[in-house]
Amino acid sequence: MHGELGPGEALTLRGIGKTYDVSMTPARESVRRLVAEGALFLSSSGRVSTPELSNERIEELATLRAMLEPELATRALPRAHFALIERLETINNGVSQMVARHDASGYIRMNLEFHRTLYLRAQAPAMLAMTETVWLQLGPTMRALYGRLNRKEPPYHHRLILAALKAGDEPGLRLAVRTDATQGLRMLKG
Amino acid sequence: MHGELGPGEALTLRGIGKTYDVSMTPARESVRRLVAEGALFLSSSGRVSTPELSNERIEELATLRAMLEPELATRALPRAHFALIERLETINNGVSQMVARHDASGYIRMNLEFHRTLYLRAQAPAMLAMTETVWLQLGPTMRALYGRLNRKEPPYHHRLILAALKAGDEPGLRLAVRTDATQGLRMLKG
DNA sequence: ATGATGCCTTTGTGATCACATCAAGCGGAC
DNA sequence: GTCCGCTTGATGTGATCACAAAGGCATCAT
Repeated sequence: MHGELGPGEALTLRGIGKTYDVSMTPARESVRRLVAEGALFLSSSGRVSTPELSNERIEELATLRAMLEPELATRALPRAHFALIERLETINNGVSQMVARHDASGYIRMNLEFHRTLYLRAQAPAMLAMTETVWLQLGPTMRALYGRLNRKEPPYHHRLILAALKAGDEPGLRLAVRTDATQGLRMLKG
Repeated sequence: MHGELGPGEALTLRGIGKTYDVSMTPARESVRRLVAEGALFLSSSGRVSTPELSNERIEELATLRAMLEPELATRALPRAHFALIERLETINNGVSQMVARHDASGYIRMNLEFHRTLYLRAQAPAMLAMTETVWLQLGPTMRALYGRLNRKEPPYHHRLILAALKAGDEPGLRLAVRTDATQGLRMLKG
């Protein structure tokens, strides 16, 4: 999810087991779970690797983010008090730090933590789980994206989200969230 | 998914293995996958059972269906030629038969096949997979629902969907799909 | 130099086992 | 009669093993 692995990287059960000092059995269970969630690709011969997403697949996942995340933000809006907004601003500073030190994986992690912190207020665990599944599928691809364009600007859309939260502006919030979720992926196409 | 198991039914790895004549290992992998997809509930002690969904959870899943399925239908609409509509009508007759013979599980199966056949035309595998994950989570609950109210009328909203498909009416299609997906679940609340 | 072919290492699969833990049922005490 | 505690059977977990298949590499022929 955090882009620690790039697209198309191969994994072996014995290798995973050795990394985490367990036997093949728990490694297999974890891998099968991640395959079920679409986070890993299982070849016909049983080999596992991180997925290499086609442009069509990326577009689909971007659409899913564009559908799910504004809904979560809307549900979180009436519960977003000052303490939460303050926490989001703190996380947002963390995002800026990661941008400054060119830490792609850290950037993704902080960026998703920003979104998750907001969405947790929506009190919608099934919807949040589904959203995180999408993030999981996009992890390796997002690494490739943010590694390619080494952005220097701090997150602009996050400020729009925070402003809309403070103003209680639901349409503005939905638009800001939707744009933030899809802007990066759009650059990956083509 | 098809409601062959009711909510809260317990399963054991050894029992599953015996049923399908395999050892515990494949049974465990399957169970873990279904748990990852939310189709089965894993207690803190490791026991597995079908989930008993709270009203809040049902509302969430209904909202997810209401967001995902109209989008899939919209994407399928331009590709929905006569042969597809004919096939949908055939499936719809099957739904009516299941209603007539009071076969709850068969009704759910045919109903979902109707939707899946349409959505396959959307050429959106990730979105369809996510939708089927929602169906999977709702399976046992839908059994309880359709078992409770023994409906006699054939599927009304399906006819609306077919009419909208024939007319190329996108707004009508979206509304019909959304209504069909959420109508049953709404009765379960309270 | 390039392509095919054969072997060998690596890898996933399913089964089985020992062990810790949990749940339910039985029995006894008040 | 009811409630508590213990015991026993059942269950999940993680490890290991035998096996089959797949992939990679070296060798050889053209």
